[in-house]
Amino acid sequence: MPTHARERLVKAAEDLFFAEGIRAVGVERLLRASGVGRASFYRHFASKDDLVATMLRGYDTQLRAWLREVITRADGDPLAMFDGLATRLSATNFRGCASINTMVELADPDDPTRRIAVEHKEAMIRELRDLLGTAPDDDLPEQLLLLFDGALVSALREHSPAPARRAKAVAAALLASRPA
Amino acid sequence: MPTHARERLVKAAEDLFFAEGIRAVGVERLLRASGVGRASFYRHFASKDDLVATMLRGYDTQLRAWLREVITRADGDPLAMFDGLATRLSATNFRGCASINTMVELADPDDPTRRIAVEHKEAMIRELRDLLGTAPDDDLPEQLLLLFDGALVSALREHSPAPARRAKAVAAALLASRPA
DNA sequence: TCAACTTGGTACCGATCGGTTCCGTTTGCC
DNA sequence: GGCAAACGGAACCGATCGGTACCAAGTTGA
Repeated sequence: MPTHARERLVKAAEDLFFAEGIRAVGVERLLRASGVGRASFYRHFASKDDLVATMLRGYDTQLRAWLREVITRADGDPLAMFDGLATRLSATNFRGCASINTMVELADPDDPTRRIAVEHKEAMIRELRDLLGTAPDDDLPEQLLLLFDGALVSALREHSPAPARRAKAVAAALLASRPA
Repeated sequence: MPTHARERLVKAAEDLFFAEGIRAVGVERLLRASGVGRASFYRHFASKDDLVATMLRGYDTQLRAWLREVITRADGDPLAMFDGLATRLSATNFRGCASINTMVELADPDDPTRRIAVEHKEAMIRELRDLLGTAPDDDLPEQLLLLFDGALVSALREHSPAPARRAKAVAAALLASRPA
């Protein structure tokens, strides 16, 4: 596979959009970073927005698989997600959450790209509910994701894994307060 | 007030930047929304970024006063901040947190405007520590702000005050788990 | 070897970006 | 009433935005 312009574009999109934001990165930057010609870009993607959507779908797939893996490996202990989060926050290129960033950057609620970001979070909640076997009327998955998102946003400011530790401590108190 | 171009610009900035994002709103939009002439804009502000910074400083002042007021009125009960948050989330024009949104949109850690957004959150933590009389080595203020930010981000997706209720329940479990 | 296809490079498009300059009018103050 | 300051409107600047068209070089399988 010598060329594969499409994959290189997606990779550059993941790096640049995540690092600097969607609106901050122009098509020109993507082309230079990926080494792809301008024409090839529009042969593979209908628009810049199409590339953003593709990147977000990949983010959704990867993060949901990560969540499943980290909780399953801990025999269903939801606290494990915060240990795994600490690792993610320690990445040198950490820049928050692609889904949250997109919801902030694309304000229009009807924007189909924003909708992908919203649906990712909803899917994460469903994933948690499934993994933990939570009752349908139990808010635990929403509360855990609230802690998860809170830690992500805090880390965006602190640039350290400390928020994951804090969120875990809060989650532990929450779980301990619930009837066995 | 027939003139007062500066105040009208700040007001328009609060509305538009908050509703659609900093990068999404051009100077032209600000001029039309405020009725201010282009030249007057640059008589009062050195740049668009200067207006953003001014708007953020106002947001910081307002939100810190709000936090003080809502907790003081509840005789120092930190849970009151989540009741107040529910009201804020119910605003029809709610679009998250100006500070978080700025940190997402302006990625460069050395950007002075981004720094204002970061310092706002740090000031909120100090405010909480002061209001609650928390010990310096106690993470409670950071944990409460993590819940606060988590609720703000969740509401950005749900467009309902429910996240504030959820964050309050988690905060109650956290406070109950602490030694009296 | 030769055709079918994909590639990167470049010139170009209209639109919009943030910012500067000039001009004529309106405003508040004495 | 007069004067200086503050004002709104518009023309204009270079740069960049997302997107299109065309071209030459390189890759592929038969």
